[in-house]
Order: sequence, then C-alpha cells, then structure tokens
Amino acid sequence: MSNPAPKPAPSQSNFIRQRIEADLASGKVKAVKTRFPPEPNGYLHLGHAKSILLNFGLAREYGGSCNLRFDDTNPEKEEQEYVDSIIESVKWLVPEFDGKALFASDYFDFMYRCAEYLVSSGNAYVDSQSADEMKRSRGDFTYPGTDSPFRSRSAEENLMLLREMRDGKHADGAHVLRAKISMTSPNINMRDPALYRIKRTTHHRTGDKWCIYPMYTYAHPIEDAVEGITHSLCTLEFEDQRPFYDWLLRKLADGGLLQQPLPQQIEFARLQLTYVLLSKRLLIKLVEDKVVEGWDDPRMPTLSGARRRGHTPEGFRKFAERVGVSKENSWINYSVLEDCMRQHLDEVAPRRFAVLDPLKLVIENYPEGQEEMMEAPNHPKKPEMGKRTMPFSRELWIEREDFKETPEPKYFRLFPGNKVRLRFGYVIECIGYDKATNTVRAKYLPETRSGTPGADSVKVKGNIHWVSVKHAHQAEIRIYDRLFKGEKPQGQDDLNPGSLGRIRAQLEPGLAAPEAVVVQFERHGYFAPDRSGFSRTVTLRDAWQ
RNA sequence: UGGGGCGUCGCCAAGCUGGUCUAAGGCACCGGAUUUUGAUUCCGGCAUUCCUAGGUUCGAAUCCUAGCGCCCCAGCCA
Repeated sequence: MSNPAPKPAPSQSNFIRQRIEADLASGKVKAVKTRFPPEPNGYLHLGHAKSILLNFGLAREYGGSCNLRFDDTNPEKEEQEYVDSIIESVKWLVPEFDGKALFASDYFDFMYRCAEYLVSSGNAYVDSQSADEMKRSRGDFTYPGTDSPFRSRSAEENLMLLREMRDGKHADGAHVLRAKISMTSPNINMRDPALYRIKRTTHHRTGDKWCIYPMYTYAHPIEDAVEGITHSLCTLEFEDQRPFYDWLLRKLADGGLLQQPLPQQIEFARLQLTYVLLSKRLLIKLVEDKVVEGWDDPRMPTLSGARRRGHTPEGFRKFAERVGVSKENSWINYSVLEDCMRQHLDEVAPRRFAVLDPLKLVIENYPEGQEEMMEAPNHPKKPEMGKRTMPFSRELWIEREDFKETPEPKYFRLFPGNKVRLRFGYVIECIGYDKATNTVRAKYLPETRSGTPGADSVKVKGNIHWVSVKHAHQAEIRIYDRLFKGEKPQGQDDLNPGSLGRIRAQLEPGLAAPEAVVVQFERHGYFAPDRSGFSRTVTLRDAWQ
C-alpha cells in the first residue's frame, strides 16, 4: 500500500485500447482476455510478431491474459512441426508466456454439439450440391444468390445426414453443413456460409476420430467464446465476417450453449514491410526450393530466422510500439525494424574489435617481439559491463577502408603524413605504403598510450580499430543483404541474388568464445555468433558517404 | 457492379462527444554541441494544414452533402 503503483509507460492511444477501456469502464467486461490464434501450417513471421505483441501486450497492460491457441481445423495443411516451432517462437518473443498451448481441435466435440443444435433449431442444413453448384448459386457482387434445392430439408433429415457425415458414411464433398441465413444478403459471407465439410483425413492431433471438420468461420467464434475471450483481434480481411461471427454467437447463446459476455471481433491492419514478403505460400516455397537454408535462415522474415540473425524480443517490442495499430493499410519501411534492433542492441551489446577487410599495418618503431595488453571497456557508457584486454604488437590488421594513399576531401583516417588513434592503443602516424608487401607503414607515439596522462597530448580526428596479427582469431562472417530487391516484392522473381555474402575476418582473440547473444563490432555493426561464425544483424548508422 | 473498410507531414500515428488545432508524438530529414566507435547522446528546425468541392456554425481535421482515390469479400482455405 505504501508505494504508488508504478506508472506504466504512457501508451499511444489507439482504437483498440479505447474499446477495451470503454468495456472495462461500463462493466461489460471484467478482465481483458485475448488470444493469438495461428494455424499450424507454417513458421511464424514478422507479421505475426505484431499480432503476438499486440495481443499479449494488451493483456499485460490491462491485467488480463492471452492464450496461444492453434486454429487446427484443416488437417490437410497442418503439422506438428509447425506447432512446435510456433510455441518456441512465442516463448522467445514473449517472456511472460507460460508455454501453454490450446487447440481448436480440443473443442471439436463441443462444436459438433453446437452444429446439431443449429440443425435442430432450424438454423443450419445439409446441402448436397456440388462445390461448383454452390458457387454458382451463391450469386456475385451484382446478383443475389438463389436458395439451394436442399435448403428446406426437415430438421430430422438434416440431423440424420449430419450424423452420417460425422460417421463417415459419405464421400468427401458429398455434403456440407451450411448456416441458414439468407442467400440474398448483400454481404456474400452471409449467404449461407459452409460450417462443416467432409474430409476423411487424419488430423495431427485427433487422428481419425473425425470425418468432418469445421470451417474457420464457424470454429473461430466458438473457440473464442469457449475460452472466454473478450476481445478477438484479427486482420482487416475478416471485417466482412463479423456479422456472421455475431450471428453464430447469438444463436448459440440463445440456445443456452454459450454464456455472456460474448467475445467481440475487432479488426486491425496487418503489418506490411517494404522489401519483405510475408506470404506463407511463398515462404514455404523458398524453403522447399532451397533458395534459403531453411525456415531459420537469417535472411528469412520468420521469427526463427530473425532470432538467428540477432534480432531481439526487446527490439520487436520497440518496433510494435513504433508502428502502432490502426485500420490504415500502411507500409512500414524495413529500416524502421532495423533501427529498433539497433536501438536495443546499442544498450546491451558488448563492444569488440573485428577487422572485416584486413590490411596489414606495421609500426616500424615498435620493437619486434614486444607485446602489450591494451584495456578496453565493453561498453562506452556502461562501466558495469566491465573491460577486456587485447594484445597489441608491431604488426596489426586494420580495415582496408581506413587507409587511403590519396585521401578524398574530408577523409580523416589514415593516409601518408596523417595521424590517427589506434583505438585504446597509441596514436600513430602514417609514413607510407609498401606496395611490394601491401603494408601500411607507420610509427607510433609512445607517450600517447590510452589511459596514460599523455594520451591526449596529441589530438587526432580519426580513430580506427585494429587486431594484432599474431593473436587474431579468424572466423567466417555472413553479411546479409535484403532477400528481395524490390521495395514491394511480388514473388521469387524479385529475389536479391546477393543476399548472402561470406567473408573471412580477423577478430580480437576473445571472440573465439563469444558469450553474448549479440556483440557490436565497433564501427561496423551488430553481429550474432551463429554456427562457428557470425551473422551480421544490422550495421551501425553511417553518416560518412 | 452490391457490401465492408480506409484517406492527417517523406514513413507511421494521436486527435474525430466542434473552440485549448496557426494539428501531439515517433521515425526520417536538416542544422549545431559533446564524443578515443564519422556510432551513441544532446539541443534546435521540420503540416496556417487535415483526399477534393460545397454546406452548417461566431468557430470544423472534427458535423452534413456530393465527389475522388486505395484496400478487402463471390474456398467445401484461414
């Protein structure tokens, strides 16, 4: 009681929060309950991250809870492998997630009972038209549909047929259970939508128990209601489905099968990122065609790929906050995601030296055989992150970019006659370049050793990193570029052939055994230890050129 | 074409029970300061205008009318 509740970070107002707050204030809803309902037919991608963070975030923010629920109503497309990867990704992204997964298939019995109720109460019927006939009689945008010749079957006949369907007495496609609403509704989704179809397929969880499976349209509202979901968030394309969502729930509640308060569907705009393709169909194809190494290839826009790439949950949270939620069909620049990752990584990544494009430098007045240990902080602003030491010697690797025989204007790194600081080491002066050995020649100024009183006696503008040739640890570094070259890629034709680059780099010795999830190679960017090498997560911002 | 949505700065996005809007905030961008990462941080600048045209009103991004533009729906997919 003593301490005032910690003030939550002020969240950006949005239409969903407003709805929730109104429902809470009016007493319509006691506690917020949301859900994230993926279909286990692929790996989670960046678009899902927005939805996951939205649903779990809202629940946390309003002291409610959020379920991970698999929408496994189509056994033909769904697999256990996907279930496992999805659970793992959600766990990774949302620390407070308890790892418990729910399944639509656990409600199949109840859904079936609801179906029998709808039939008995005259709200559903078994249609025996072919798929093609159904399509034709549905009408189109300009013409109303026409009633199926089977629409007026008696409740008894419908019930009998439905049970036969359930018991596997009919072939796939022979019949379908439909809601009896109106074939003339201007909303095509209300023209007697299908509820159950016959699919004599083995389900990854219920096995061969069922011969009929509910449609998403029918199953989803029931799943929400059974779990006591208060706010069912989905993407814009389901907006036209909402009247049916409400219709179904009301019928079932009238029949005493569901309790108030009933869940309400709220739609928001899905994430669209430039240079990224988030279609599951295409992602599956990239994996199958081996265009990438797998679902977790660091170039993939999947969460498992992002993780290997070095992207972090905290970065994603910043991203979700930054892009907000609305009904506006917007495109987010990919650079926004990168910037969010940079922002988080800047705070937590230990700094290290890595020479990605090595050029040899010899300090001619530095005694051969001499070695010194140079101390460098792990983070420029966080002394609590400690320090590490690096061996310094006469021959060093420096970045090819950091030396120019003939510098362009405003270039302030190494060139003949110029002085530069070897970061956390000495100030050196370039005295030439030996073409025969491809070596930069320099002399050092002994009194300028970092951390000593004379360190600042010589002012220099440039600061470059280095690695002792004798002590360097070599490793492969994967440099990733965008997987697609177009700003709004359409498909595989837009793949960027240069999305993967491999280089051999010279690293400070401690990097032989990296402890951090992501480190910063100073002046380069953030890199994630990955498979005996490193994956470049994202570069540092660079105002030079 | 019928229905459903959306249109506020380069990109997001508040505001939309009308006045406090000559429109919040973030990102980007442009200056400038600090800096042993040309990074980070810091400070300053950045829509007389809210898709368009009318109307209501003392007063409109907010209300009304008519247009225009974009997205979604005609799976026994989700």
